[in-house]
Amino acid sequence: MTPEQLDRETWISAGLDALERGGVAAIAVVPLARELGVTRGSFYWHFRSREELLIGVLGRWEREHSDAVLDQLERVQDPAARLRALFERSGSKAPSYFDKLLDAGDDPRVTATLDRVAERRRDVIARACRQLGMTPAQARRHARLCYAAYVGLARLQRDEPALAPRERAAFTRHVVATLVPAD
Amino acid sequence: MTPEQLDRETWISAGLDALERGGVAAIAVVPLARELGVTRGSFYWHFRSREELLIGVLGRWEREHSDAVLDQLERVQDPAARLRALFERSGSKAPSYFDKLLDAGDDPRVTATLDRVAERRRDVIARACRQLGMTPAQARRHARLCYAAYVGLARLQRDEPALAPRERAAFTRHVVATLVPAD
DNA sequence: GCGTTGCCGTACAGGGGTGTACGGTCCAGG
DNA sequence: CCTGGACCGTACACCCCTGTACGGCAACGC
Repeated sequence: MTPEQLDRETWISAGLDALERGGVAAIAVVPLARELGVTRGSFYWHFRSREELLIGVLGRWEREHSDAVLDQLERVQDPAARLRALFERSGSKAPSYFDKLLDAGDDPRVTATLDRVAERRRDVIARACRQLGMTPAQARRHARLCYAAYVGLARLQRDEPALAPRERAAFTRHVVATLVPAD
Repeated sequence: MTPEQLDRETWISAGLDALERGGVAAIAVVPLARELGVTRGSFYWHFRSREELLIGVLGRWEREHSDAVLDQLERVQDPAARLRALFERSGSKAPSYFDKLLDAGDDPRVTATLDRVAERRRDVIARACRQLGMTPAQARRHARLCYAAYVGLARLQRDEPALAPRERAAFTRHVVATLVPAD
Protein backbone atom coordinates (compact mmCIF):
# COMPACT_ATOMS: atom_id res chain seq x y z
CA MET A 1 0.00 0.00 0.00
CA THR A 2 2.33 2.68 1.22
CA PRO A 3 5.51 2.78 -0.83
CA GLU A 4 8.40 1.32 1.08
CA GLN A 5 10.50 4.29 0.07
CA LEU A 6 9.47 7.49 1.76
CA ASP A 7 9.98 10.91 0.30
CA ARG A 8 9.71 14.52 1.44
CA GLU A 9 6.05 14.84 0.58
CA THR A 10 5.10 11.76 2.59
CA TRP A 11 6.72 13.24 5.67
CA ILE A 12 4.93 16.54 5.11
CA SER A 13 1.59 14.76 4.75
CA ALA A 14 2.21 12.96 8.02
CA GLY A 15 3.12 16.29 9.55
CA LEU A 16 -0.19 17.80 8.47
CA ASP A 17 -2.07 14.89 10.01
CA ALA A 18 -0.14 15.32 13.22
CA LEU A 19 -0.97 19.02 13.23
CA GLU A 20 -4.66 18.27 13.01
CA ARG A 21 -4.51 15.80 15.87
CA GLY A 22 -2.04 17.28 18.30
CA GLY A 23 -1.19 20.80 17.21
CA VAL A 24 2.13 22.20 16.14
CA ALA A 25 3.98 20.47 18.98
CA ALA A 26 2.96 17.13 17.49
CA ILE A 27 4.98 17.88 14.36
CA ALA A 28 7.97 16.14 15.88
CA VAL A 29 10.43 13.75 14.33
CA VAL A 30 10.31 10.87 16.78
CA PRO A 31 6.50 10.45 16.91
CA LEU A 32 6.16 10.81 13.15
CA ALA A 33 8.87 8.23 12.55
CA ARG A 34 7.08 5.84 14.90
CA GLU A 35 3.84 6.38 13.05
CA LEU A 36 5.44 5.85 9.67
CA GLY A 37 7.14 2.66 10.86
CA VAL A 38 10.58 4.09 10.28
CA THR A 39 13.44 5.62 12.26
CA ARG A 40 14.87 9.10 12.38
CA GLY A 41 17.60 8.00 10.00
CA SER A 42 15.09 8.33 7.22
CA PHE A 43 13.92 11.77 8.30
CA TYR A 44 17.35 13.32 8.47
CA TRP A 45 18.08 12.14 5.01
CA HIS A 46 15.10 14.04 3.56
CA PHE A 47 15.26 17.05 5.87
CA ARG A 48 18.04 19.01 7.42
CA SER A 49 16.12 19.72 10.61
CA ARG A 50 12.74 19.61 12.26
CA GLU A 51 12.20 23.25 11.40
CA GLU A 52 12.55 22.44 7.72
CA LEU A 53 9.66 20.01 8.08
CA LEU A 54 7.61 22.63 9.90
CA ILE A 55 8.19 25.09 7.07
CA GLY A 56 7.10 22.44 4.60
CA VAL A 57 3.91 21.68 6.49
CA LEU A 58 3.04 25.36 6.90
CA GLY A 59 3.70 26.02 3.24
CA ARG A 60 1.47 23.20 2.13
CA TRP A 61 -1.33 24.27 4.45
CA GLU A 62 -1.07 27.83 3.21
CA ARG A 63 -1.24 26.73 -0.41
CA GLU A 64 -3.75 23.90 -0.30
CA HIS A 65 -6.00 24.82 2.60
CA SER A 66 -5.91 28.59 2.89
CA ASP A 67 -5.25 30.12 -0.50
CA ALA A 68 -7.40 27.52 -2.20
CA VAL A 69 -10.38 28.41 -0.04
CA LEU A 70 -9.95 32.09 -0.72
CA ASP A 71 -9.77 31.49 -4.46
CA GLN A 72 -12.98 29.52 -4.21
CA LEU A 73 -14.59 32.35 -2.28
CA GLU A 74 -13.52 34.94 -4.81
CA ARG A 75 -15.43 33.11 -7.49
CA VAL A 76 -18.71 34.07 -5.84
CA GLN A 77 -19.94 37.08 -7.79
CA ASP A 78 -22.35 38.70 -5.36
CA PRO A 79 -20.33 40.30 -2.55
CA ALA A 80 -23.02 39.73 0.08
CA ALA A 81 -23.22 36.07 -0.86
CA ARG A 82 -19.44 35.93 -0.65
CA LEU A 83 -19.46 37.08 2.96
CA ARG A 84 -22.32 34.72 3.74
CA ALA A 85 -20.27 31.85 2.36
CA LEU A 86 -17.37 32.83 4.61
CA PHE A 87 -19.43 32.67 7.78
CA GLU A 88 -21.26 29.55 6.73
CA ARG A 89 -17.91 27.85 6.31
CA SER A 90 -16.83 29.00 9.76
CA GLY A 91 -19.92 27.31 11.20
CA SER A 92 -19.04 23.92 9.77
CA LYS A 93 -16.14 21.64 10.54
CA ALA A 94 -13.60 22.89 8.05
CA PRO A 95 -11.04 25.06 9.90
CA SER A 96 -9.58 22.26 11.98
CA TYR A 97 -5.99 23.05 11.01
CA PHE A 98 -6.61 26.73 11.46
CA ASP A 99 -7.36 26.82 15.14
CA LYS A 100 -4.52 24.41 15.84
CA LEU A 101 -2.24 26.96 14.26
CA LEU A 102 -3.86 29.74 16.26
CA ASP A 103 -2.82 27.86 19.38
CA ALA A 104 0.85 28.07 18.49
CA GLY A 105 1.29 31.79 18.77
CA ASP A 106 4.78 31.47 20.14
CA ASP A 107 6.48 29.96 17.10
CA PRO A 108 7.69 32.72 14.77
CA ARG A 109 7.28 30.55 11.68
CA VAL A 110 3.64 29.97 12.54
CA THR A 111 2.89 33.59 13.32
CA ALA A 112 4.47 34.70 10.06
CA THR A 113 2.24 32.32 8.12
CA LEU A 114 -0.80 33.34 10.11
CA ASP A 115 -0.11 37.02 9.54
CA ARG A 116 0.06 36.47 5.80
CA VAL A 117 -3.22 34.58 5.58
CA ALA A 118 -4.92 37.06 7.93
CA GLU A 119 -3.96 39.91 5.67
CA ARG A 120 -5.24 38.12 2.59
CA ARG A 121 -8.51 37.16 4.20
CA ARG A 122 -9.12 40.65 5.47
CA ASP A 123 -8.43 41.98 2.00
CA VAL A 124 -11.04 39.68 0.52
CA ILE A 125 -13.56 40.79 3.13
CA ALA A 126 -12.72 44.45 2.72
CA ARG A 127 -13.14 44.25 -1.04
CA ALA A 128 -16.60 42.76 -0.62
CA CYS A 129 -17.49 45.52 1.83
CA ARG A 130 -16.44 48.20 -0.64
CA GLN A 131 -18.55 46.57 -3.31
CA LEU A 132 -21.44 46.83 -0.89
CA GLY A 133 -21.02 50.59 -0.68
CA MET A 134 -18.64 51.17 2.21
CA THR A 135 -15.88 53.72 2.09
CA PRO A 136 -12.34 52.28 2.12
CA ALA A 137 -11.89 53.22 5.79
CA GLN A 138 -15.23 51.71 6.78
CA ALA A 139 -14.46 48.59 4.81
CA ARG A 140 -11.08 48.20 6.48
CA ARG A 141 -12.60 48.44 9.94
CA HIS A 142 -15.47 46.15 9.17
CA ALA A 143 -13.11 43.59 7.64
CA ARG A 144 -11.09 43.66 10.83
CA LEU A 145 -14.18 43.03 12.89
CA CYS A 146 -15.41 40.26 10.61
CA TYR A 147 -12.07 38.52 10.67
CA ALA A 148 -11.93 38.77 14.46
CA ALA A 149 -15.36 37.15 14.62
CA TYR A 150 -14.17 34.48 12.20
CA VAL A 151 -11.18 33.68 14.38
CA GLY A 152 -13.25 33.68 17.56
CA LEU A 153 -15.86 31.41 16.05
CA ALA A 154 -13.17 28.94 15.05
CA ARG A 155 -12.26 28.71 18.73
CA LEU A 156 -15.74 28.54 20.21
CA GLN A 157 -16.65 25.73 17.93
CA ARG A 158 -13.92 23.54 19.28
CA ASP A 159 -14.61 24.17 22.94
CA GLU A 160 -18.36 23.69 22.75
CA PRO A 161 -18.94 20.25 21.39
CA ALA A 162 -22.42 20.04 20.00
CA LEU A 163 -24.83 22.88 19.12
CA ALA A 164 -27.89 21.33 17.54
CA PRO A 165 -28.23 21.67 13.75
CA ARG A 166 -31.29 23.95 13.94
CA GLU A 167 -29.64 26.23 16.47
CA ARG A 168 -26.45 26.25 14.45
CA ALA A 169 -28.36 27.40 11.38
CA ALA A 170 -30.19 30.06 13.36
CA PHE A 171 -26.94 31.30 14.79
CA THR A 172 -25.29 31.47 11.39
CA ARG A 173 -28.25 33.50 10.11
CA HIS A 174 -27.82 35.86 13.03
CA VAL A 175 -24.11 36.28 12.33
CA VAL A 176 -24.78 37.02 8.68
CA ALA A 177 -27.59 39.44 9.52
CA THR A 178 -25.35 41.29 11.94
CA LEU A 179 -22.11 41.40 10.00
CA VAL A 180 -23.13 41.41 6.34
CA PRO A 181 -24.29 44.90 5.33
CA ALA A 182 -27.43 45.18 3.22
CA ASP A 183 -28.86 41.90 4.34
CA MET B 1 13.71 42.92 49.24
CA THR B 2 12.09 39.62 48.51
CA PRO B 3 11.70 37.55 51.64
CA GLU B 4 14.32 34.84 51.82
CA GLN B 5 11.61 32.36 52.65
CA LEU B 6 9.33 31.59 49.76
CA ASP B 7 5.75 30.45 50.12
CA ARG B 8 3.04 29.06 47.91
CA GLU B 9 1.72 32.45 46.84
CA THR B 10 5.15 33.63 45.73
CA TRP B 11 5.47 30.66 43.42
CA ILE B 12 2.00 31.28 42.03
CA SER B 13 2.84 34.93 41.38
CA ALA B 14 5.97 33.88 39.53
CA GLY B 15 3.86 31.41 37.59
CA LEU B 16 1.46 34.17 36.52
CA ASP B 17 4.38 36.28 35.31
CA ALA B 18 5.74 33.34 33.38
CA LEU B 19 2.32 32.79 31.83
CA GLU B 20 2.26 36.35 30.57
CA ARG B 21 5.71 36.08 29.07
CA GLY B 22 5.88 32.59 27.65
CA GLY B 23 2.44 31.03 27.80
CA VAL B 24 1.32 27.99 29.76
CA ALA B 25 4.41 25.99 28.80
CA ALA B 26 6.53 28.55 30.64
CA ILE B 27 4.85 27.60 33.91
CA ALA B 28 7.58 25.05 34.56
CA VAL B 29 9.43 24.24 37.73
CA VAL B 30 13.02 24.50 36.57
CA PRO B 31 12.80 27.92 34.87
CA LEU B 32 10.77 29.39 37.72
CA ALA B 33 13.26 28.11 40.27
CA ARG B 34 16.09 29.68 38.28
CA GLU B 35 14.25 32.96 38.16
CA LEU B 36 13.52 32.94 41.88
CA GLY B 37 17.13 32.11 42.68
CA VAL B 38 16.22 28.82 44.27
CA THR B 39 16.23 25.13 43.41
CA ARG B 40 13.45 22.64 42.82
CA GLY B 41 13.85 21.44 46.38
CA SER B 42 11.90 24.48 47.47
CA PHE B 43 9.15 23.95 44.94
CA TYR B 44 8.44 20.36 45.85
CA TRP B 45 8.12 21.31 49.45
CA HIS B 46 5.29 23.79 48.72
CA PHE B 47 3.64 21.82 45.89
CA ARG B 48 3.07 18.18 45.24
CA SER B 49 3.51 18.51 41.48
CA ARG B 50 3.77 20.94 38.64
CA GLU B 51 0.08 20.47 37.92
CA GLU B 52 -0.76 21.70 41.39
CA LEU B 53 1.04 24.92 40.57
CA LEU B 54 -0.82 25.20 37.30
CA ILE B 55 -4.12 24.82 39.13
CA GLY B 56 -3.05 27.53 41.54
CA VAL B 57 -2.11 29.92 38.76
CA LEU B 58 -5.33 29.29 36.87
CA GLY B 59 -7.39 29.74 40.01
CA ARG B 60 -5.77 33.03 40.82
CA TRP B 61 -6.21 34.31 37.31
CA GLU B 62 -9.84 33.30 37.32
CA ARG B 63 -10.47 35.07 40.61
CA GLU B 64 -8.38 38.19 40.29
CA HIS B 65 -8.33 38.87 36.57
CA SER B 66 -11.51 37.39 35.18
CA ASP B 67 -14.21 37.40 37.82
CA ALA B 68 -13.05 40.75 39.14
CA VAL B 69 -13.44 42.34 35.72
CA LEU B 70 -16.90 40.90 35.30
CA ASP B 71 -17.97 42.20 38.70
CA GLN B 72 -16.71 45.61 37.72
CA LEU B 73 -18.64 45.40 34.46
CA GLU B 74 -21.83 44.41 36.22
CA ARG B 75 -21.75 47.59 38.22
CA VAL B 76 -22.45 49.60 35.06
CA GLN B 77 -26.17 50.28 35.17
CA ASP B 78 -26.98 51.05 31.54
CA PRO B 79 -26.80 47.78 29.57
CA ALA B 80 -25.60 49.46 26.36
CA ALA B 81 -22.82 51.22 28.25
CA ARG B 82 -21.94 47.89 29.81
CA LEU B 83 -21.37 46.31 26.40
CA ARG B 84 -19.48 49.37 25.26
CA ALA B 85 -17.18 49.01 28.25
CA LEU B 86 -16.53 45.38 27.33
CA PHE B 87 -15.37 46.19 23.83
CA GLU B 88 -13.42 49.22 24.92
CA ARG B 89 -11.49 47.00 27.28
CA SER B 90 -10.80 44.49 24.50
CA GLY B 91 -9.23 47.32 22.51
CA SER B 92 -6.70 48.14 25.20
CA LYS B 93 -3.83 46.10 26.53
CA ALA B 94 -5.56 44.27 29.34
CA PRO B 95 -6.24 40.67 28.22
CA SER B 96 -2.61 39.65 27.98
CA TYR B 97 -3.07 36.57 30.14
CA PHE B 98 -6.25 35.69 28.33
CA ASP B 99 -4.85 35.08 24.88
CA LYS B 100 -1.91 33.19 26.35
CA LEU B 101 -4.46 30.85 27.87
CA LEU B 102 -6.33 30.63 24.58
CA ASP B 103 -3.12 29.31 23.05
CA ALA B 104 -3.05 26.31 25.37
CA GLY B 105 -6.14 24.57 24.12
CA ASP B 106 -4.65 21.15 24.64
CA ASP B 107 -4.33 21.21 28.42
CA PRO B 108 -7.57 19.98 30.03
CA ARG B 109 -7.07 22.17 33.12
CA VAL B 110 -6.84 25.25 30.96
CA THR B 111 -9.81 24.40 28.80
CA ALA B 112 -11.92 23.74 31.87
CA THR B 113 -11.07 27.16 33.25
CA LEU B 114 -11.64 28.81 29.90
CA ASP B 115 -15.00 27.13 29.51
CA ARG B 116 -16.12 28.45 32.88
CA VAL B 117 -15.13 32.04 32.21
CA ALA B 118 -16.57 31.88 28.69
CA GLU B 119 -19.92 30.82 30.09
CA ARG B 120 -19.91 33.59 32.66
CA ARG B 121 -18.94 36.25 30.17
CA ARG B 122 -21.56 35.15 27.72
CA ASP B 123 -24.14 35.24 30.49
CA VAL B 124 -23.24 38.82 31.30
CA ILE B 125 -23.49 39.78 27.64
CA ALA B 126 -26.75 37.92 27.16
CA ARG B 127 -28.30 39.61 30.17
CA ALA B 128 -27.42 43.01 28.78
CA CYS B 129 -28.93 42.04 25.45
CA ARG B 130 -32.19 41.00 27.09
CA GLN B 131 -32.31 44.30 28.93
CA LEU B 132 -31.98 45.96 25.54
CA GLY B 133 -35.12 44.23 24.31
CA MET B 134 -33.94 40.98 22.77
CA THR B 135 -35.77 37.71 23.25
CA PRO B 136 -33.86 35.07 25.24
CA ALA B 137 -32.98 33.16 22.08
CA GLN B 138 -31.80 36.27 20.28
CA ALA B 139 -29.79 37.33 23.29
CA ARG B 140 -28.11 33.95 23.52
CA ARG B 141 -27.07 34.04 19.89
CA HIS B 142 -25.90 37.60 20.01
CA ALA B 143 -23.90 36.92 23.17
CA ARG B 144 -22.21 34.06 21.38
CA LEU B 145 -21.28 36.30 18.50
CA CYS B 146 -20.08 39.10 20.76
CA TYR B 147 -17.92 36.74 22.75
CA ALA B 148 -16.45 35.28 19.57
CA ALA B 149 -15.56 38.79 18.45
CA TYR B 150 -14.07 39.47 21.86
CA VAL B 151 -11.87 36.38 21.62
CA GLY B 152 -10.86 37.15 18.06
CA LEU B 153 -9.98 40.74 18.92
CA ALA B 154 -7.76 39.53 21.74
CA ARG B 155 -5.77 37.59 19.14
CA LEU B 156 -5.60 40.24 16.43
CA GLN B 157 -4.28 42.76 18.86
CA ARG B 158 -1.25 40.66 19.65
CA ASP B 159 -0.34 39.84 16.07
CA GLU B 160 -0.69 43.37 14.71
CA PRO B 161 1.75 45.54 16.58
CA ALA B 162 0.52 49.09 16.67
CA LEU B 163 -2.74 50.53 15.28
CA ALA B 164 -2.60 54.28 15.73
CA PRO B 165 -4.64 55.73 18.61
CA ARG B 166 -7.08 57.59 16.37
CA GLU B 167 -7.68 54.52 14.21
CA ARG B 168 -8.03 52.36 17.28
CA ALA B 169 -10.73 54.66 18.63
CA ALA B 170 -12.52 54.70 15.30
CA PHE B 171 -12.40 50.94 15.12
CA THR B 172 -13.78 50.56 18.64
CA ARG B 173 -16.63 52.87 17.73
CA HIS B 174 -17.35 50.73 14.70
CA VAL B 175 -17.38 47.56 16.79
CA VAL B 176 -19.76 49.09 19.29
CA ALA B 177 -22.02 50.46 16.57
CA THR B 178 -22.18 47.05 14.91
CA LEU B 179 -22.55 44.81 17.93
CA VAL B 180 -24.35 46.89 20.54
CA PRO B 181 -28.05 47.09 19.74
CA ALA B 182 -29.77 50.47 20.01
CA ASP B 183 -26.65 52.48 19.54
C1' DG C 1 20.94 23.11 75.15
C1' DC C 2 18.34 20.23 72.24
C1' DG C 3 15.14 18.38 69.37
C1' DT C 4 11.50 19.26 66.11
C1' DT C 5 9.78 21.50 62.23
C1' DG C 6 10.01 24.51 58.16
C1' DC C 7 12.63 25.32 54.30
C1' DC C 8 16.01 24.51 50.81
C1' DG C 9 20.23 22.23 48.24
C1' DT C 10 22.00 18.06 46.01
C1' DA C 11 21.97 13.92 43.66
C1' DC C 12 19.81 10.45 41.13
C1' DA C 13 16.47 8.16 37.94
C1' DG C 14 13.83 8.60 34.01
C1' DG C 15 11.31 10.27 29.85
C1' DG C 16 10.97 12.80 25.57
C1' DG C 17 12.91 15.44 22.23
C1' DT C 18 16.86 17.09 18.57
C1' DG C 19 21.09 16.29 15.89
C1' DT C 20 25.13 13.64 14.26
C1' DA C 21 28.20 9.82 12.84
C1' DC C 22 28.46 5.81 10.85
C1' DG C 23 27.26 1.42 9.33
C1' DG C 24 24.43 -1.41 6.51
C1' DT C 25 21.27 -2.55 2.23
C1' DC C 26 19.46 -2.45 -2.28
C1' DC C 27 19.41 -1.06 -6.90
C1' DA C 28 21.09 1.22 -10.95
C1' DG C 29 24.60 1.78 -14.60
C1' DG C 30 29.19 1.83 -16.53
C1' DC D 1 31.02 -7.38 -11.65
C1' DC D 2 31.44 -3.70 -8.64
C1' DT D 3 30.90 0.92 -7.59
C1' DG D 4 28.36 4.62 -6.20
C1' DG D 5 24.34 6.74 -4.53
C1' DA D 6 19.63 6.65 -2.46
C1' DC D 7 17.67 5.22 1.63
C1' DC D 8 17.25 3.59 6.31
C1' DG D 9 18.83 1.46 11.07
C1' DT D 10 21.70 2.03 15.18
C1' DA D 11 24.17 4.26 18.59
C1' DC D 12 25.72 8.17 20.75
C1' DA D 13 25.89 12.88 22.84
C1' DC D 14 23.16 16.35 24.44
C1' DC D 15 19.25 19.30 26.29
C1' DC D 16 15.26 20.28 29.15
C1' DC D 17 11.93 18.83 31.86
C1' DT D 18 9.52 16.02 36.01
C1' DG D 19 9.77 13.52 40.37
C1' DT D 20 11.94 11.40 44.50
C1' DA D 21 15.24 10.60 48.31
C1' DC D 22 17.92 12.48 51.41
C1' DG D 23 20.87 15.50 53.71
C1' DG D 24 21.81 20.18 55.80
C1' DC D 25 20.67 24.44 58.21
C1' DA D 26 18.39 27.92 60.85
C1' DA D 27 14.79 29.15 64.07
C1' DC D 28 11.65 28.14 67.42
C1' DG D 29 9.65 26.08 71.65
C1' DC D 30 10.46 23.62 75.81
